[in-house]
Amino acid sequence: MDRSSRHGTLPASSSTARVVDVQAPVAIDHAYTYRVPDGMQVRPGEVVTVPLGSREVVAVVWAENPAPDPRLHNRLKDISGKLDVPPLRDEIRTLIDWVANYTLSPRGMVMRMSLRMGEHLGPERVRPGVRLSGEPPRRMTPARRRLLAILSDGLLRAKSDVAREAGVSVGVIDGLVDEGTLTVEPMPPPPPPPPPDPNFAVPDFSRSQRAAVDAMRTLASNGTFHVALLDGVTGSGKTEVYFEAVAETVRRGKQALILMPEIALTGQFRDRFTARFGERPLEWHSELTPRTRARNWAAIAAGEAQVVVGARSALFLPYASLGLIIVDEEHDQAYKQDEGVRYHARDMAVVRAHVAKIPIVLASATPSVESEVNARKGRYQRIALTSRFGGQHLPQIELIDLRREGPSRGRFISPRLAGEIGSAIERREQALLFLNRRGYAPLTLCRGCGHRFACTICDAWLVDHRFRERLVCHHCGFSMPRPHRCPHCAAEQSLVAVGPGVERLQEEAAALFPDARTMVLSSDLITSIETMRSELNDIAEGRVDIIIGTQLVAKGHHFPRLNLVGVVDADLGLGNGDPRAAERTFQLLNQVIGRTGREQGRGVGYLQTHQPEHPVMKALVAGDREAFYASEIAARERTGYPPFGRLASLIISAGDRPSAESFARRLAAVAPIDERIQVLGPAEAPLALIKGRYRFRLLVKSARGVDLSGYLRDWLASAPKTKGNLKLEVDVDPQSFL
DNA sequence: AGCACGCCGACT
DNA sequence: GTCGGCGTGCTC
Repeated sequence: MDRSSRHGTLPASSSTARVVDVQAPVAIDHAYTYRVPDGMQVRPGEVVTVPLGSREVVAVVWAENPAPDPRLHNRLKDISGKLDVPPLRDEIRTLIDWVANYTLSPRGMVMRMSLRMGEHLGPERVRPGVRLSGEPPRRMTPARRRLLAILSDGLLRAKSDVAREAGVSVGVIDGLVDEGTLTVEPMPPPPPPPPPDPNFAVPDFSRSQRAAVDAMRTLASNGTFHVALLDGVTGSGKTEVYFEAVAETVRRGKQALILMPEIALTGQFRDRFTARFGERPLEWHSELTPRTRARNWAAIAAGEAQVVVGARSALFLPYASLGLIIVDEEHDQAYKQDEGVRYHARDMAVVRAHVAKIPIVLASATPSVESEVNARKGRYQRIALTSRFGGQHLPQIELIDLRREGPSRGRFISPRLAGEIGSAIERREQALLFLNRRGYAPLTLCRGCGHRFACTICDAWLVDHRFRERLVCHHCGFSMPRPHRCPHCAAEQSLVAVGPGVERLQEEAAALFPDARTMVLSSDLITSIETMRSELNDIAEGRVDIIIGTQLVAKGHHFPRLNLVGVVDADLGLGNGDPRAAERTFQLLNQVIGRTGREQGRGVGYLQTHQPEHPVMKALVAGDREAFYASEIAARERTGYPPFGRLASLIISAGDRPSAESFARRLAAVAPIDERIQVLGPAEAPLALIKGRYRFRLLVKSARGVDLSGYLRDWLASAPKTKGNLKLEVDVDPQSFL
């Protein structure tokens, strides 16, 4: 029985026991070796539990190991058990290896994203059900009467459902069970939701959509690696067009994944999906309950989920037979994960499609410069939708030159914009005021002594949030009650709000239009995806006249009654030295203005700006996308920025400035020499102090086609070790330069 | 990532 | 005297 394998000292046992490499989901980037107990069948990809240090973790068998390191011979532990889930396929293990290598993240941390199934795998909890089975009770009460009326057909119903439906507590049910009137039986497990029906409601496509629809169906039915850029102006019916690729994939019995920026996973999308396919898609995002998460994970791994709609993390799920990936709003920066494993979900989606040999569709009205260049060079197939569905016109855009026709001091809505909003409301149309700034005012200052309220642990002003009655740091979350006197000179009534935020705009709009109903949409006022769904519904049904929103409103929502957008500060975000500033501003303003004129009338956008000559403003007014891309692409090519060169950033941070700076210098000093690569810096990061940490940055710039990850790996291998609270973070292909 | 182990400051 | 802070190193 006991073949002394547990002690591992007899040569016979250690040489005959089968041994495999197992990757644990921790910050380790190589597999550990474990023995396979007698009678256990495992192969690479199998999900197992293993002892690791003092705990048990879920891990994945990565490879056979015919020749384990002899130095480990008496330290090997046994695999504890196998999980009853399908093994991770070669496809996803290859993806995990690829992403770990590319982002310089420990492989275990990448793999962990695939194993996010929570602790609730196991069998479904049985719900108790009740059914009418005996004589009526001796004493009848109104509560009992309501309950029995519902159960009078003798069918089995979930206990909690009946109680809710009858408006009684479960105590009433228990009482009747004790009397023998009702019996308790386990509910049979709920049937899995029916799959989406690819033929449920195929829309009548317009002539201009037809070619794109055909291209979608063709690429989905070819089923080989192929990248298409679905380039369609807002309102052109992009979603319905790519649904045809999804439908074709479902017909072929394969799974389709639709990636979206998290915040765009709205009820509106769900409704459109249901209208097309008759069923809801399976969802994957950060707000799933643990139970739903586990259930959805299992359905995806078993291939029961045919269509998955998810935020970026859905890319790493272990699909049983993925046949298509759609990346909606592919230009959106929310696809970049900026902590932990720093990856760009759009780019890694292309990698996954390549590994899995399947088609991928990148969809956007304002493609990223990277994708645009790929389409121009023919690396991606461009599928264009150039006109709005249903003959709607694209919005007309006008500039309001704040230098000549700006509002009075302390006001932010120019007279011309106010006039236009007034007429829109009279016509019973909605207006949207867009300002990408949360809170009431970005700065509070004392008129007496000039004191400015700043965060003590970040390089930032405290933002006045009047709904919450607090001053808040947007970088670390620090907040304090709004003071009523200056802490520096003790003057009363001397504090003034400087600059606008959405809350202040609402105040101004309410003063200008006292009868209008206003609503602020801002991420800090939204507690969950569900509350946002209901607020968007209020807007769609016309219970709001003026919407005041941050960039939240730009993302994929459909406002049927909106015909006017006023961009309060179109220049915001242009002047911060970020190489992508122009691209972002162009995309954001285009998207926001694209919310208008979707159903009736012609949308109009007003851009309040101090720089009417800026190429972004000129391109927007002229409706000349080409001009924008042409100038931006030329600028990137000239400066060697992506996609014509590659970037990585190394952020060094520490609790004190000198140690961060000296480490950064020592790191730069040991950078390997390579004539294709430039190391710039160290320089103080644009936000030099965040959460009490001082930050320095090195920027690595290379030619296109250089193995930047390999270069960085070699460099870091020879770098001084980080000690104490000093931290070095590597970001390959950074999107943000803060 | 977790977790244990270790070495220095204030308290049931 | 110990509780506990986090800095350091390891997990087959």
